[in-house]
Amino acid sequence: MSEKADNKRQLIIDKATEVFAQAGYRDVTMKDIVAACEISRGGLYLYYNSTEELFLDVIKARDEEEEEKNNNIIERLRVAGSAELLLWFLKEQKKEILKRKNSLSIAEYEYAFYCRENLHNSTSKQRFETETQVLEKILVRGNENGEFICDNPQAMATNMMYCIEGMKINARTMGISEAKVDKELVFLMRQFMEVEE
Amino acid sequence: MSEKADNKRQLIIDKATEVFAQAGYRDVTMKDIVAACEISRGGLYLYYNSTEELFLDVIKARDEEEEEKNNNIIERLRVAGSAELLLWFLKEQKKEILKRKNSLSIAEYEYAFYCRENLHNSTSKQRFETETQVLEKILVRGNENGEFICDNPQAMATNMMYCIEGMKINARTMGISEAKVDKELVFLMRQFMEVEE
Amino acid sequence: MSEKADNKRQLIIDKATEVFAQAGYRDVTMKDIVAACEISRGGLYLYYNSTEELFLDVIKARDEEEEEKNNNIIERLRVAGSAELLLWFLKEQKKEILKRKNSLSIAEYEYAFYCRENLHNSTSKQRFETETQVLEKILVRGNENGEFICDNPQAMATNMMYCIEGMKINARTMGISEAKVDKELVFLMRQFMEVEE
Amino acid sequence: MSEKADNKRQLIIDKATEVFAQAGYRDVTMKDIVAACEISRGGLYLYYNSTEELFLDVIKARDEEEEEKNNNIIERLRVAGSAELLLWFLKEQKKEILKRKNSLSIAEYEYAFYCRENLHNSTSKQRFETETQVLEKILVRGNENGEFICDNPQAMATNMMYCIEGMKINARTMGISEAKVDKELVFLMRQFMEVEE
DNA sequence: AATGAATGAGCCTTCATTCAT
DNA sequence: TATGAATGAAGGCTCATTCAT
Repeated sequence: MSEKADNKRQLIIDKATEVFAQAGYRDVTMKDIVAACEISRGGLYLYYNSTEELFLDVIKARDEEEEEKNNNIIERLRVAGSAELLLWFLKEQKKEILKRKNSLSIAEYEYAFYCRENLHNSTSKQRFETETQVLEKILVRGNENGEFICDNPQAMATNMMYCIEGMKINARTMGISEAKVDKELVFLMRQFMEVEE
Repeated sequence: MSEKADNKRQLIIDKATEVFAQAGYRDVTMKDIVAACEISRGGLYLYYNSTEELFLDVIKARDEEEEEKNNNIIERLRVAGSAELLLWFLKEQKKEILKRKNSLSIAEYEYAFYCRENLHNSTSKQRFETETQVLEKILVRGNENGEFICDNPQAMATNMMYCIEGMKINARTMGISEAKVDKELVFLMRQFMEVEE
Repeated sequence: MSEKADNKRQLIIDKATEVFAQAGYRDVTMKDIVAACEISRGGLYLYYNSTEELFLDVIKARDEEEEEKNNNIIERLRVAGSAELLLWFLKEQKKEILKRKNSLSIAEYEYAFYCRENLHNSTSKQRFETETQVLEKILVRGNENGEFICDNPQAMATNMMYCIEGMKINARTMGISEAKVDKELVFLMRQFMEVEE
Repeated sequence: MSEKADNKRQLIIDKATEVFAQAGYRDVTMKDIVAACEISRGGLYLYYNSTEELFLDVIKARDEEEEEKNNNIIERLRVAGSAELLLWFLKEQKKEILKRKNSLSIAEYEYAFYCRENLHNSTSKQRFETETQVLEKILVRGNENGEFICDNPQAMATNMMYCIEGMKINARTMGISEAKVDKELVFLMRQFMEVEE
């Protein structure tokens, strides 16, 4: 029955997500997945023939969740204040920046390096661009209703996303304190709105 | 003989640098190093007991070069214009952002992920902070001599470095066009100086 | 229901025959059989517990067909000319020699090697001896009606069959041209009859 | 040192020859070879990357021995009687036919089937043709010195070799008694010389 | 009867590391 | 010092066979 197989597949994706979030991409072996899923070696191969195949499905599942989240934000733009939404957006980003364990980001970076000859397959690009657009929409809306003053929302959004990406990678390669993240986010916001310390 | 050993060690570092720059950290095996150095398997082990040990020396050598470069910039601050130096600094960063092959950066990221439990060993932190300080000095000097108008040079420098770091990692995980880098750098500079398109 | 089961069994044998004829014995897995029969893995096991068991049934079915064929020849000996029948017999052998694909012979050889400790199970022996006897009968009859001149039909038949067997195996291990087969068959026939080139 | 490596390689070939002679081609795993050579798994891979590679070297070594043997026969043709040499040749063939264990022939057949798409790589062809030529030379010489009476030595040699090949394969797939081999060899010889029972 | 998911034994291959020379 | 053959642990993968449904 296909439904049963789908359930199993979902179980594998869930468990594998934990494994990848905890151990990154390069260190994960089929054995690790098998142990996490409590299935047999051969059983796993019924669904996925390599960690790569499985990882891509893990990312796909994560992206689908993210998409929904982003759609929700845009939806809320109609009724909620831009500043409020911006704060929420940045709080989410901050969480992701500081969440060093249990995040797929390291695995994603590692996978990208692993495939560095084929960046067109990038699993990250879509996500980055979507988030940039969401942020831009918030800025545009804020401009319209006078909450923000921002000449070039697109450039501003891009700039902010690069900063955030920079903090994210730094958090994972050299560590970053929560205070520094806060300071930087305030710096960014001050460019187009008033922020009280 | 110590001198001879040092020469050998230097040769290994040089060849290994090429290997790591080309292949990253995770994919490099002792075999690759041995092949590049035209040395015997056992011979390499006389100097380094693992790729990790060797990689740390590679990074150390790279950092020493970088330090000299940075000292030069600070030296030149006394006589050269700040804008001129800033442009030179950013040009160097741009080069590094776009240089996807033959850069140790991917190896460094991969190594950081590999050691993610021990970020205090971070090979990257020192470099990031030093560069931030150099940039800050340039901004301070530019403020003093009226070339720039920048309230908070430290925050500005930090912000710029995060952006640059963000572009660097994006270049390696999803690709980035030269045009986008230029646009972003101009955006950054406009915050404290006049830039003609 | 027994009839239904027999039909299924026959279907499996037919499909498996194609698989073995195409791929030999050693390379065939249960998966291949299952795929060819469009049956479930477990379903196949209801009928056959191993490829070996199935293969033996395939051979049995093939042998039953062959037996009928041979009986037909002997039947025709009463009315047809010996030379004519001999030519037909050799033509069949030639076809088999040259038919490299879609012949069970490779599978049969492989199976024999696989069971080389138990040659008493030989699937091939019966077939070889029966064909030898058929050939001998043709020669005897030809002697009787003056078409052939052959001192020792039994030895002659055996000799011819060894030759044919030699060509068959050579065709499969090193290749043989049709011309060579023809030449050899003519050589054999000349020992007891007149053959025009 | 290359000499040492050559010795090792020779050791591996010797041991592997025994393994292939005993177990054929298809059943032999790297593990078997490793066990026979009393070396480590990784150690074997230093010399051979697959059973196939190793097998081809085993056959090559065997062929070199055979070539020497054949050259010796041709050498002896100048001084020895043809009948004597023929008897020796056939005795050797008889030995090979009956030697079911410790012969590479089954492995060779199995390998040929395994590579049945690429018969041009055949390891057997050269051997078969060389032996046919040797036999032909014996027949020609026997004709010249009046020991044999044989119209077409080439066709006769080919015919004999097919018979021998047929007996060889039959010996391995269905068994053959020594008496039958003797009877057949006598049958063959009677076609061009007098043979006492 | 029939299904096909699940199991686990077993083979293949690579690589860091050791060690006799 | 320097060599490179040798080791064996570890991961990848396949397949005959079983079993709950």
